[in-house]
Amino acid sequence: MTATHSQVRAETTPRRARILDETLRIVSERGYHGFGIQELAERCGLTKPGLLHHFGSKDQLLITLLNEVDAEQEAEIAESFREVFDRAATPEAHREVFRQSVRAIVARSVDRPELVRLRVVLRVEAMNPEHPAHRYFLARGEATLARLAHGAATFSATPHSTARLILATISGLEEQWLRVGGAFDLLAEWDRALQLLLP
Amino acid sequence: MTATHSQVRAETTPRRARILDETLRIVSERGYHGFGIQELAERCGLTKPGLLHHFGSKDQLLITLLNEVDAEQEAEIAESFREVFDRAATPEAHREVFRQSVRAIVARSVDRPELVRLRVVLRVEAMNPEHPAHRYFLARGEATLARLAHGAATFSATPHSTARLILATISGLEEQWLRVGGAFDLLAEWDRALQLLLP
Amino acid sequence: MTATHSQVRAETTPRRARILDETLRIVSERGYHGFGIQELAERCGLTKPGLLHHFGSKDQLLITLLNEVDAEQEAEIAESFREVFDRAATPEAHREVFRQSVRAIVARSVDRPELVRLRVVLRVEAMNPEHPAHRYFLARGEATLARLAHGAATFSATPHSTARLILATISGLEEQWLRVGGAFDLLAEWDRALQLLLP
Amino acid sequence: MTATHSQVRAETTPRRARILDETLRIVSERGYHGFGIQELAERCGLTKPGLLHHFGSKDQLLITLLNEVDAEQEAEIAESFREVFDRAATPEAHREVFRQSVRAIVARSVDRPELVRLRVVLRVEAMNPEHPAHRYFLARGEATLARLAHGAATFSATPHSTARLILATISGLEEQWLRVGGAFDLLAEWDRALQLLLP
DNA sequence: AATGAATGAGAGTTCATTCAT
DNA sequence: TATGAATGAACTCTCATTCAT
Repeated sequence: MTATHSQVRAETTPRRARILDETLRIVSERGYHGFGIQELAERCGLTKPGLLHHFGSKDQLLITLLNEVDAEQEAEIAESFREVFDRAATPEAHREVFRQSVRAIVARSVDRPELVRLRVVLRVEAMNPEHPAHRYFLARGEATLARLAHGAATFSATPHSTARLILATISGLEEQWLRVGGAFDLLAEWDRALQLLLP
Repeated sequence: MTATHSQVRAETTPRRARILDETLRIVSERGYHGFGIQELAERCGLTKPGLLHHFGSKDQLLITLLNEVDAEQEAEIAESFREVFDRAATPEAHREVFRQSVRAIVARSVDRPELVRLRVVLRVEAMNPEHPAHRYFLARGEATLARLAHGAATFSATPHSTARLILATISGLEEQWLRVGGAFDLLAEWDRALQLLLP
Repeated sequence: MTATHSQVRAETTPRRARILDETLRIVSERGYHGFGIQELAERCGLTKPGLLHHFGSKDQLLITLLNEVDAEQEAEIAESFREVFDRAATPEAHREVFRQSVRAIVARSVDRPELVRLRVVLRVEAMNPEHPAHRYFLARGEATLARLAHGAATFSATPHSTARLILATISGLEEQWLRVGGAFDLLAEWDRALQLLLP
Repeated sequence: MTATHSQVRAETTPRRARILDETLRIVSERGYHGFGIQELAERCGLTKPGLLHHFGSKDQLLITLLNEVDAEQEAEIAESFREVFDRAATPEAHREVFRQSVRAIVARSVDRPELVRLRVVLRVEAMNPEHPAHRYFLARGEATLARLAHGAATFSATPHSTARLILATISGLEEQWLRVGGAFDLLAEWDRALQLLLP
């Protein structure tokens, strides 16, 4: 994966990309309620109306960002996840593939701490039903859980519970990892966890 | 544990207690940046300056709340934790006591979803270094980790990592549990997790 | 009626009275959509939030003004109207009393051009259903019409139509009178009109 | 009078006509200060600069609309007014012709409530000297008054006053008629008024 | 212990308009 | 003929806080 100058999807005008980039940064640092479009606009080198010209409103800017990030990341992951699965035959093979896939997710996080932070920060902030990203994360959480449960169905007697546990542990570790500024080896800890959760 | 009329410590005037109570509620719903002292004051039946008279500033109100919650809860847990430990002799006994203690923490959460929500919401929001509770949660996280690692030292070869993993899983499960509005049995899931994490 | 320093009701704090006074002035000049609370605040010698502190919102300010003006004026008129009526016995007497009462209304207008202008400007602007004073003027218009029709019931075969015609002529004359800056004698024109409308 | 697809003059490009049509609608609903060219542009299916390209500015758009409406309507009325007059000989005939002409004006209004609304709304809004249509309505008001006074000169001892009274009553009735959404028979009321005003 | 009054700063959003394309 | 981009100014309103009472 070659590092591009932009964290987010490139199929937009450079101005839009720049704005989305700065938005990703500032939202992941301070949350949706923690920043103003004034400051964001300044960081992008334009005025408030100039910024809103591209996205209409602060809310729209946020969900646009979320969708762009998804389009880049989620799809990518989901693909590699499903492809590999179809080649596995036995439950043991399935379990191994599952383990590798879920490890890949975390490995990817290590390379993109800002995306991790965006997700962690917004996911919690959006627990408030009035938050503009509330529905997004509710839907996304369910979808992710369902996909993981589906992947675990062949080798786990309680796939739903297994999926939930794995998701919980990943997000818990990621949160800790962010809080201490990456002071421990996230991937190593997750490997250790996997040995326990998927023996 | 006798149920009191207030979620928070009772050693204050009723007015203060009422304010702290409403603050707990509103902060756990919307985070620190997501609410205004205007609305909080209205919920408490007084005016903005009337409210600030008691706590000086919004920041001070928050850290006071945090300390009160700690004083009530944290101490309580820490006590029961330490007491039991001193009576265990062998590593196996330690592990069992450890397991029970850590289970008690989660059991307590089930009874107090609002406190859980307060912790989860603020812990993530406070990852921003400029957040008024940033230092609080940094220190608290380290302390909790250290205490758990200490408890696991007798039976685990990697007590620090074990503690981190347990903490991560608990917080991850709690977050999911809150997001879906308590739609699954948190304690049951945690029991299942414990069997894997501390076999 | 002695002229006071304020056009509006005096049962408020001087600050409030001052604000309502300036609001009356600016609204009657430019309508509700034609001014900003910024400029209004400056005219009152305070800041925007300082102004809103007293009335909550621009909408509330307007309807408060309307109610205050009503309380001062409407009631007053209505009283003198009803009193006189009870003393009239025959239809001819009724008609005469009616003529005098309706003349008094116009006479009052001559003394208070700003109130007239306020009413004329807002009444038309508020024809838009989304205008904050829409319901106010709809209700007021019906009430005034009903009251006049009631007053004309004893001597007119078509009291409703008579009332409508009188109201229309008054408001039409007032509007002309305002447009030309009081360049003709409103009361004289109205007297002439009365001779035709109520021979 | 054949019904055309457009309320306003047809000697322009269809785009211009469409814009003027929507402008007539939106201005008559909300007044000049009450609408934005943003929304107007959307209603016309083009962008803000696209709209301003045709008229230069919001002010220019308004006065253009006013002139187009005049060109279509005013002239038309004025013609029929003057023609008929020249054929009347005696004062009695004059009075009758005058009565019919002025009745025709109101009859025309009944067929075009939107034009009535435009006139009523703007005429009042434009009482403010800084309003872009201020001078237009000042001039127009005087011209209309003069024309009517001229028409009444042969049979009325106070033609100016008679003209003013008729104008006032018409505009007052029209305003009421608009406010209640055409809930009464405007022409019938005006016939009744005419019997009183021009016996 | 609590209030009403007021503030400077900033919130997000809309305003009419300009300019290069 | 129309657009996308951008702007300065203004919009209503909320922010946490201060101060005299």
